[in-house]
Amino acid sequence: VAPRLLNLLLACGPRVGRIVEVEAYRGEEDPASHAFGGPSRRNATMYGPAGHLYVYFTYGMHYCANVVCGKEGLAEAVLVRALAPVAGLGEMWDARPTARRERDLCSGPAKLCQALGISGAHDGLDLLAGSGEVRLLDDGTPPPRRPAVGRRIGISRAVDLPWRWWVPNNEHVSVGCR
DNA sequence: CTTTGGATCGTCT
DNA sequence: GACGATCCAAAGG
Repeated sequence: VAPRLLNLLLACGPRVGRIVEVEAYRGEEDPASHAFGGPSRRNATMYGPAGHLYVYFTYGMHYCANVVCGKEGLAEAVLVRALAPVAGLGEMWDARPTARRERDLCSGPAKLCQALGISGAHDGLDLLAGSGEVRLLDDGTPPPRRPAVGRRIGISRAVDLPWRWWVPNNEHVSVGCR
Protein backbone atom coordinates (compact mmCIF):
# COMPACT_ATOMS: atom_id res chain seq x y z
CA VAL A 1 0.00 0.00 0.00
CA ALA A 2 2.79 2.44 0.91
CA PRO A 3 4.03 3.37 -2.60
CA ARG A 4 0.43 3.70 -3.73
CA LEU A 5 -0.01 6.57 -1.25
CA LEU A 6 2.60 8.59 -3.13
CA ASN A 7 1.10 11.62 -4.90
CA LEU A 8 -2.09 11.56 -2.82
CA LEU A 9 -2.88 14.69 -0.82
CA LEU A 10 -2.78 15.07 2.97
CA ALA A 11 -4.76 18.02 4.31
CA CYS A 12 -5.37 19.64 7.69
CA GLY A 13 -7.83 22.49 7.53
CA PRO A 14 -6.76 24.76 4.66
CA ARG A 15 -3.23 23.35 4.55
CA VAL A 16 -2.59 20.74 1.86
CA GLY A 17 0.50 18.81 0.81
CA ARG A 18 1.24 16.11 -1.76
CA ILE A 19 2.75 12.96 -0.26
CA VAL A 20 6.23 12.45 -1.74
CA GLU A 21 7.88 10.06 0.76
CA VAL A 22 6.54 7.18 2.87
CA GLU A 23 7.71 4.29 5.06
CA ALA A 24 5.90 1.02 5.80
CA TYR A 25 5.61 -0.53 9.27
CA ARG A 26 4.28 -4.06 9.40
CA GLY A 27 2.57 -4.58 12.71
CA GLU A 28 3.69 -7.06 15.33
CA GLU A 29 6.00 -8.96 12.96
CA ASP A 30 8.13 -5.87 12.25
CA PRO A 31 10.80 -5.28 14.94
CA ALA A 32 10.91 -1.57 14.04
CA SER A 33 7.15 -1.09 14.37
CA HIS A 34 5.50 0.50 17.37
CA ALA A 35 3.25 -2.57 17.40
CA PHE A 36 6.19 -4.93 17.88
CA GLY A 37 5.51 -6.34 21.32
CA GLY A 38 1.77 -6.12 21.08
CA PRO A 39 -1.00 -3.64 21.88
CA SER A 40 -0.39 -0.71 24.22
CA ARG A 41 -1.95 2.63 25.08
CA ARG A 42 0.15 4.46 22.51
CA ASN A 43 -0.28 2.16 19.50
CA ALA A 44 -4.01 1.51 19.94
CA THR A 45 -4.93 3.38 16.75
CA MET A 46 -2.66 1.13 14.68
CA TYR A 47 -4.89 -1.82 15.60
CA GLY A 48 -8.00 -0.04 14.40
CA PRO A 49 -9.50 0.20 10.90
CA ALA A 50 -7.55 1.25 7.82
CA GLY A 51 -7.82 4.83 6.67
CA HIS A 52 -7.48 6.29 10.14
CA LEU A 53 -4.71 8.61 11.33
CA TYR A 54 -2.11 7.34 13.80
CA VAL A 55 -0.19 10.21 15.42
CA TYR A 56 2.59 9.52 17.89
CA PHE A 57 4.78 11.74 20.04
CA THR A 58 8.54 11.15 20.11
CA TYR A 59 11.88 12.59 21.25
CA GLY A 60 10.00 14.60 23.84
CA MET A 61 8.96 17.22 21.30
CA HIS A 62 7.84 15.87 17.92
CA TYR A 63 4.66 14.45 16.39
CA CYS A 64 4.61 12.13 13.37
CA ALA A 65 1.64 11.04 11.23
CA ASN A 66 0.78 7.62 9.84
CA VAL A 67 -1.99 6.19 7.68
CA VAL A 68 -3.33 2.94 9.16
CA CYS A 69 -3.39 0.47 6.24
CA GLY A 70 -4.16 -3.02 7.55
CA LYS A 71 -7.37 -4.69 8.58
CA GLU A 72 -8.46 -4.26 12.18
CA GLY A 73 -6.14 -6.10 14.52
CA LEU A 74 -3.14 -6.12 12.15
CA ALA A 75 -1.56 -2.83 13.27
CA GLU A 76 -0.02 -2.08 9.88
CA ALA A 77 0.65 1.58 9.07
CA VAL A 78 2.52 3.88 6.72
CA LEU A 79 4.53 6.81 8.07
CA VAL A 80 4.20 9.96 5.96
CA ARG A 81 7.76 11.28 5.75
CA ALA A 82 7.52 14.26 3.39
CA LEU A 83 5.05 16.47 1.53
CA ALA A 84 5.28 18.94 -1.31
CA PRO A 85 3.30 22.01 -0.14
CA VAL A 86 0.19 22.58 -2.27
CA ALA A 87 -2.09 25.02 -0.40
CA GLY A 88 -2.13 27.02 2.82
CA LEU A 89 1.53 27.95 2.34
CA GLY A 90 1.13 31.07 4.46
CA GLU A 91 -0.01 29.06 7.48
CA MET A 92 2.84 26.60 6.92
CA TRP A 93 5.46 29.37 6.98
CA ASP A 94 3.88 30.76 10.15
CA ALA A 95 3.98 27.35 11.82
CA ARG A 96 7.65 26.81 10.88
CA PRO A 97 9.54 30.05 11.39
CA THR A 98 12.91 28.34 11.10
CA ALA A 99 12.29 27.29 7.50
CA ARG A 100 14.39 29.15 4.96
CA ARG A 101 13.27 27.57 1.70
CA GLU A 102 9.94 26.11 0.68
CA ARG A 103 11.44 22.66 0.75
CA ASP A 104 12.19 23.09 4.48
CA LEU A 105 8.48 23.24 5.30
CA CYS A 106 7.46 19.57 5.01
CA SER A 107 10.67 17.61 4.24
CA GLY A 108 10.49 15.32 7.29
CA PRO A 109 7.86 13.44 9.32
CA ALA A 110 7.86 15.90 12.25
CA LYS A 111 8.28 18.95 10.02
CA LEU A 112 5.13 18.14 8.07
CA CYS A 113 3.09 17.73 11.24
CA GLN A 114 4.33 21.10 12.43
CA ALA A 115 3.57 22.71 9.06
CA LEU A 116 0.05 21.26 8.85
CA GLY A 117 -0.72 21.68 12.53
CA ILE A 118 -1.16 17.96 13.19
CA SER A 119 -0.73 16.87 16.82
CA GLY A 120 -1.71 14.14 19.23
CA ALA A 121 -5.21 15.61 19.39
CA HIS A 122 -5.78 14.27 15.87
CA ASP A 123 -4.80 10.67 16.67
CA GLY A 124 -7.49 8.21 15.58
CA LEU A 125 -9.35 10.48 13.14
CA ASP A 126 -10.91 8.96 10.02
CA LEU A 127 -8.89 10.32 7.09
CA LEU A 128 -11.50 9.22 4.55
CA ALA A 129 -14.55 10.85 6.15
CA GLY A 130 -14.05 13.85 3.88
CA SER A 131 -15.57 16.31 6.31
CA GLY A 132 -12.93 15.89 9.01
CA GLU A 133 -10.14 18.20 10.09
CA VAL A 134 -7.49 15.89 8.62
CA ARG A 135 -8.17 14.28 5.24
CA LEU A 136 -6.48 11.99 2.72
CA LEU A 137 -7.46 13.14 -0.79
CA ASP A 138 -7.03 11.95 -4.36
CA ASP A 139 -6.86 14.66 -7.03
CA GLY A 140 -6.31 12.15 -9.82
CA THR A 141 -2.52 12.29 -9.85
CA PRO A 142 -1.34 8.67 -10.13
CA PRO A 143 1.55 7.33 -8.03
CA PRO A 144 4.94 7.23 -9.77
CA ARG A 145 5.24 4.35 -12.22
CA ARG A 146 8.69 3.62 -10.84
CA PRO A 147 9.07 4.99 -7.27
CA ALA A 148 12.53 5.26 -5.69
CA VAL A 149 13.15 2.70 -2.92
CA GLY A 150 15.49 2.61 0.06
CA ARG A 151 15.97 1.60 3.66
CA ARG A 152 13.95 3.10 6.49
CA ILE A 153 15.42 6.00 8.46
CA GLY A 154 15.97 6.63 12.15
CA ILE A 155 15.39 3.08 13.36
CA SER A 156 17.75 0.66 15.07
CA ARG A 157 16.08 -2.68 14.25
CA ALA A 158 15.21 -4.31 10.91
CA VAL A 159 17.42 -1.67 9.37
CA ASP A 160 17.91 -3.42 6.03
CA LEU A 161 14.31 -3.82 4.88
CA PRO A 162 13.70 -1.68 1.74
CA TRP A 163 10.41 -0.27 2.98
CA ARG A 164 10.82 3.45 2.21
CA TRP A 165 9.53 4.87 -1.06
CA TRP A 166 9.68 8.36 -2.52
CA VAL A 167 8.88 10.30 -5.69
CA PRO A 168 12.07 10.32 -7.80
CA ASN A 169 13.74 13.68 -8.35
CA ASN A 170 11.33 15.52 -6.06
CA GLU A 171 12.72 18.58 -4.24
CA HIS A 172 10.59 18.07 -1.15
CA VAL A 173 11.76 14.64 0.04
CA SER A 174 13.60 14.40 3.38
CA VAL A 175 17.35 14.83 3.71
CA GLY A 176 17.91 11.07 3.82
CA CYS A 177 16.86 10.74 0.18
CA ARG A 178 19.42 13.22 -1.09
C1' DC B 1 26.88 20.77 2.07
C1' DT B 2 28.22 17.47 5.97
C1' DT B 3 28.93 16.24 10.67
C1' DT B 4 27.99 16.41 15.49
C1' DG B 5 25.65 16.77 19.77
C1' DG B 6 21.83 18.72 22.57
C1' DA B 7 16.94 19.19 23.55
C1' DT B 8 13.03 16.99 26.06
C1' DC B 9 9.17 13.92 27.93
C1' DG B 10 5.75 10.12 27.14
C1' DT B 11 5.79 5.31 27.14
C1' DC B 12 6.79 0.81 28.48
C1' DT B 13 10.00 -2.20 31.27
C1' DG C 1 15.14 4.25 34.29
C1' DA C 2 16.32 4.05 29.37
C1' DC C 3 15.32 5.35 24.91
C1' DG C 4 13.01 7.01 20.86
C1' DA C 5 9.77 5.99 13.14
C1' DT C 6 13.52 13.84 14.85
C1' DC C 7 15.01 18.55 14.26
C1' DC C 8 18.12 22.30 14.65
C1' DA C 9 22.18 25.19 15.61
C1' DA C 10 26.93 25.36 15.34
C1' DA C 11 31.21 24.41 13.29
C1' DG C 12 34.22 22.95 9.58
C1' DG C 13 35.14 22.08 4.51
